[in-house]
Amino acid sequence: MSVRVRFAPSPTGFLHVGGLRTALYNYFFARQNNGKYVLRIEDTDRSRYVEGSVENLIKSLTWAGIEFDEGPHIGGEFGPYIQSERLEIYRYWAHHLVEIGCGFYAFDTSEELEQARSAYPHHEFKYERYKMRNQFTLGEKECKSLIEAGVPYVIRLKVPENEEVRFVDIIRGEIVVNTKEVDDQILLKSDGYPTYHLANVVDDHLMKITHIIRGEEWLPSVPKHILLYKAFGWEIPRMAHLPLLLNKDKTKLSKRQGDVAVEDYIEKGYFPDAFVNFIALLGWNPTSDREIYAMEELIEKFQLEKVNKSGAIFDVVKLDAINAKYLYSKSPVDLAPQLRDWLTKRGKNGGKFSLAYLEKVVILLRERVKKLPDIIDFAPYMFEKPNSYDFDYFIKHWDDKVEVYLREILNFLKVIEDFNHHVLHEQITCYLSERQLKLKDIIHILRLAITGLSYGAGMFETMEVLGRQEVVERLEHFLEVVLPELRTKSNEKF
RNA sequence: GGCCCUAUCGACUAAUGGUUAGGUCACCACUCUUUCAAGGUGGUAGUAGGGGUUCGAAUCCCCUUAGGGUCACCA
Repeated sequence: MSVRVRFAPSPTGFLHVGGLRTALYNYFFARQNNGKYVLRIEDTDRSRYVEGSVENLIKSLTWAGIEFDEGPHIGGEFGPYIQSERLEIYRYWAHHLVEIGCGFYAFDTSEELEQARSAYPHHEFKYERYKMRNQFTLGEKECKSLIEAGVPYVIRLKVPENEEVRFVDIIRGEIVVNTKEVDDQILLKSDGYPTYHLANVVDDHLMKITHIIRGEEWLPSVPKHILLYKAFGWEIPRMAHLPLLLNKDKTKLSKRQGDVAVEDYIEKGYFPDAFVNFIALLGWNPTSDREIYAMEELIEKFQLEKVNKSGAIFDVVKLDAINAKYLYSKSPVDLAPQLRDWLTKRGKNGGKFSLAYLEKVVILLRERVKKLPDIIDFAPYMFEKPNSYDFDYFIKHWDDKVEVYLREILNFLKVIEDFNHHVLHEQITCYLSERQLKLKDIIHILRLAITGLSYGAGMFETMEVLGRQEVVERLEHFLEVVLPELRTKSNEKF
């Protein structure tokens, strides 16, 4: 039988990074087995629905390079792929369950249930099938007339009294749970919508899903699903429950402790392939001697059985390190237009810089930052004249004699025949040695004059990329306007 | 609290009964150096604890401890 897997998010806003990993593992598994990958939207809770989130979800998934074979955006022979468009199907199967004696009608209101629950400490309440208002306590006739009178009802799963439900998880092995622990789960809500448990089982069966790969938070509800498959007489798909992604304190990854939406990471400037690489290695590893893998290789090497059982902490430091490696290995030619887009996105009018210039900027600064747009913050002087100057840096390196040298160097720069870093380095070093000086005697103030900062790429390389005219303008401005101000300020201070 | 899951350096992980317990990130030192990085070299650091089984246990079993998930007319 050919492999069919699905990713089934609910449209509550955005794609969670944990969701991305689940989507990724499903994708690896599908591709590797030449199977089909289905996107199904589980929107059976109308109150949590967020407008536009389906588009948002697909956008993030597409950014990550995940493609589907069937789904609401592309169709397929098992549609519709949005659960709210399949209500009749769930209603049919819910009622069928009652008919075959595995489900029952109940009329308790939310308030009544709430009250019953509050009488118990912790979560010890379990639905009392033979005490509350349902088809067993009311009788068939009363039950029927209530339904005909339009009284709202739900359909619950009739869980066997004392049976062992066992199943084999691909990652965790055999798991056994006694039905004593399983509640008479509501399957069809009073608004006519199914709960997750019903919709999920029905759809997985109807869509011929062979492998269910999802987060560990679903493990406790598997017995309910097994019971449903058995009641319907359906084949149970193979299951694999993935370990959770964790915060630093090892709790389930949550919004309070950092960004959990994939779009947050898109916005921060991580590369999709780097992000996918990082996420894929949280909970699984092809071999331990390498950590950079392209999508194709991840697909090829993925092994569901080798996925870890324990949760993995989402560590941004590691993500940054991986992204930095991608940044360094990507072609500057490809990166230049991306940098231009980031500049524009950050309000810097990227259009005014040539791609040739931006390419040089990338080469100059890529090994000093983690993410492409970080270049803008790290080296703002590559895109505009400095608007402030690091005073501490000035104090640390200023010497009155430097001004004379700087003026001479300025004149020198105006006429130097070849404005490239080799020549600049060589000639300036030569000039300095004639005066018994070292590079470090002037280079810091030169850096301050040109960049305003105490750090950055190699000074001569930076000057070459900025170009003669720009360098000369900055140096003149520094000597005529900025320097007097800095000296006054330092005199005041000491 | 019940049930279920889990447990290797700070983090991600490798080692599926026999290794001086390996790698990457982070950290530290040294080196390079015009700043900041990057690079190079080296280093600190781990099998939660206790019992078994075995010639031999990170690995198998049990207990303890710790952490997590879950217990909705949410998914």
